[in-house]
Amino acid sequence: MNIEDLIIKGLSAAIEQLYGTSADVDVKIEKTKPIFEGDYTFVVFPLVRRSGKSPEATAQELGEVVLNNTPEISKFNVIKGFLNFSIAPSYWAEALLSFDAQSNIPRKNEKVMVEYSSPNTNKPLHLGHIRNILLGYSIAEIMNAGGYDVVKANLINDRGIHICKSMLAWQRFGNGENPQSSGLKGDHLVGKYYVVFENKLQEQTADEVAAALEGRWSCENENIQKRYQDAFEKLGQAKEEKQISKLKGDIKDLVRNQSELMQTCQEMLRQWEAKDSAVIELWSSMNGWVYEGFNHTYKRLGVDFDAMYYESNTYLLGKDIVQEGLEKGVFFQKADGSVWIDLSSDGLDEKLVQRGDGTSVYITQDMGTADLKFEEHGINRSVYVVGNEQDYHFKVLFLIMSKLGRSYAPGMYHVSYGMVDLPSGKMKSREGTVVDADDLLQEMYDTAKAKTEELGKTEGLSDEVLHELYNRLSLAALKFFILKVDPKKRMLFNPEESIDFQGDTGPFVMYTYARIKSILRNAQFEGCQIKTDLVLHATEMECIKVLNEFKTVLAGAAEEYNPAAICQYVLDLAKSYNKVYNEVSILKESNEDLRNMRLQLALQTSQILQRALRLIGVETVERM
RNA sequence: GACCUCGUAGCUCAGCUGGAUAGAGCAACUGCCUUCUAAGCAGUAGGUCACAGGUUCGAAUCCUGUCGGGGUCGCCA
Repeated sequence: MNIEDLIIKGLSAAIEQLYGTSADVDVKIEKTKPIFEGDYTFVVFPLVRRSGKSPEATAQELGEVVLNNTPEISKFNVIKGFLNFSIAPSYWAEALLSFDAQSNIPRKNEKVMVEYSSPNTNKPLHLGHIRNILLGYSIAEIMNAGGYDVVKANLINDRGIHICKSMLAWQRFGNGENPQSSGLKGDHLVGKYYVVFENKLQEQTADEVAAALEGRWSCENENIQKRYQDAFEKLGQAKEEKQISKLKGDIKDLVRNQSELMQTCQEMLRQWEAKDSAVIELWSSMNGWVYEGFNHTYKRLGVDFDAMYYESNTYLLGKDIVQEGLEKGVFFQKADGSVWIDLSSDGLDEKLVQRGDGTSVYITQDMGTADLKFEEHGINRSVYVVGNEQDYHFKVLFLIMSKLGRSYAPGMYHVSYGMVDLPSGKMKSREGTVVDADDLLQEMYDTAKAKTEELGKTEGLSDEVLHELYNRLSLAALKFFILKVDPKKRMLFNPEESIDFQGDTGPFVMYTYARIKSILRNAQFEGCQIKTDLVLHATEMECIKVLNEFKTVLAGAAEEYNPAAICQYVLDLAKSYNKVYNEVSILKESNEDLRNMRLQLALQTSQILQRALRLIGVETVERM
């Protein structure tokens, strides 16, 4: 039992002894703030009504009972309603002796799927994807360490109009270019043609769009013509800038969708769905290039997947669920044949689940895929790592599955993370302000190399080892930077300043680890028995305290889907050990018992650092 | 317009299931390498926790409102 539990147990017993029962009291303690004397604090204010005494008197009598029944506590003090316990110095050596950095949280016998990355195959990955990928991977690792069986899944959006855009542009303007001939990474090559398409579309429709915005545009399709006129009329009345730009955008899209280029693109999608062999062939070969590119980036980031889903296989799923929903009366059909769900009683709107022509929308597929995931993998929980702009979508999806009576519905969870901003504002692929994932990784690598060479501490290391070092350093810096902020919050990434190797960073923690390993190497220490009647330095006691918090932090991070908690912890531990490092000498210690104790602390700390870093995808090095 | 979300030091972020004098890192300034790796440690300076009310013994934390940033409300995914 760890020390916090011991104190809580002692407190509960004391409360029961003094005031009858502790059942209705939430007994929790916190670490005493450094400015006060003590290790752990209990706040007695909630108990004063029960005791009928002043906060001071209540704390005093409680403290006396706990002191008597808990040998690990050496003394206590009372300040106002705060009861501060001091742990007996002799306890810490024992705690270190019984501490096992390798021990695991018991398995929970619960299977969780974590879906992350889920890219489109028409563009290369960028910084936004990186946040998603790092979060997903880390959450999966944390949950696994937290006792869950985890399936990492990737649902690839490999079909649809956006894919056809790249295909059509390549067909028309590509001159047979391929990754080999161009030297471009597959996903970048396909992305290039996506941009070509957008540019050509803009060129070819510029005049028409301009005319349309002045009211001089017409379309043979009555439906479209009507929508255009509506929009144009509204534009004339609109006053707010936001509304005006939205309406202009609507009109632009309307016009562009009628262009030859877009019509051909639509036709291509229809041919794809009809399994036209030429289209399918082009599609497979271009997607192949993209997968090759993605896999390269995934590998470089050090992430992997256990299950792959492809939308080309799943896009028809969910239609039977639409039928089921109609039969159950959960959905209803409108006159045009479209199918909806009315969620107004849940504070939401009506939501379309199938188009009038019987084709699927996004959520139709997601309903089908939800069933598929639970059936295929026998999971208890399904976690979706997806940006917060889709909050509404998942709210609706989960509500629908619950209304359809899916027993798994309570196990669906959306890890909703914020966008990554640049100093210039939001990343926009159209304006070329995205930070490309591969470019970023390369820059990081170069920076890590330059920084390391500048410090000049790596003499005698082989090129191979050095390459691995630069790689790990750069990834540590990037991963730590991204994962240390609360996933829910939007974050700012400044390419010039964000990636540091000093301070609260991944390399800082790696450095702490490497220094410890250096000591252990020199001492040729691999663990031993230690005596428990030693006098520890205050920094050592503090460090052991932090070591003991690991499992609590891990369990919390798993329940909250929060890698940032691990980052924060790993920083605490590294800082705490660095203080020990500066305060006490190990190799020069002549007292063998003390020396062994310190080596043991070093060993345990290094193991926890390594374990914790792995949870956020950071690999350690022996030297740096 | 409706709903969701964020606002903490010059900058990037912790703290938010209510507890004491709000913490780190970066940037600035001062010390510490003949002593286990100075990618480190110790220190100085820097705050109306957006604003206004409320609940409470106690509010950065909970509630309401205002202001500001972002998002969603597509037969896009």
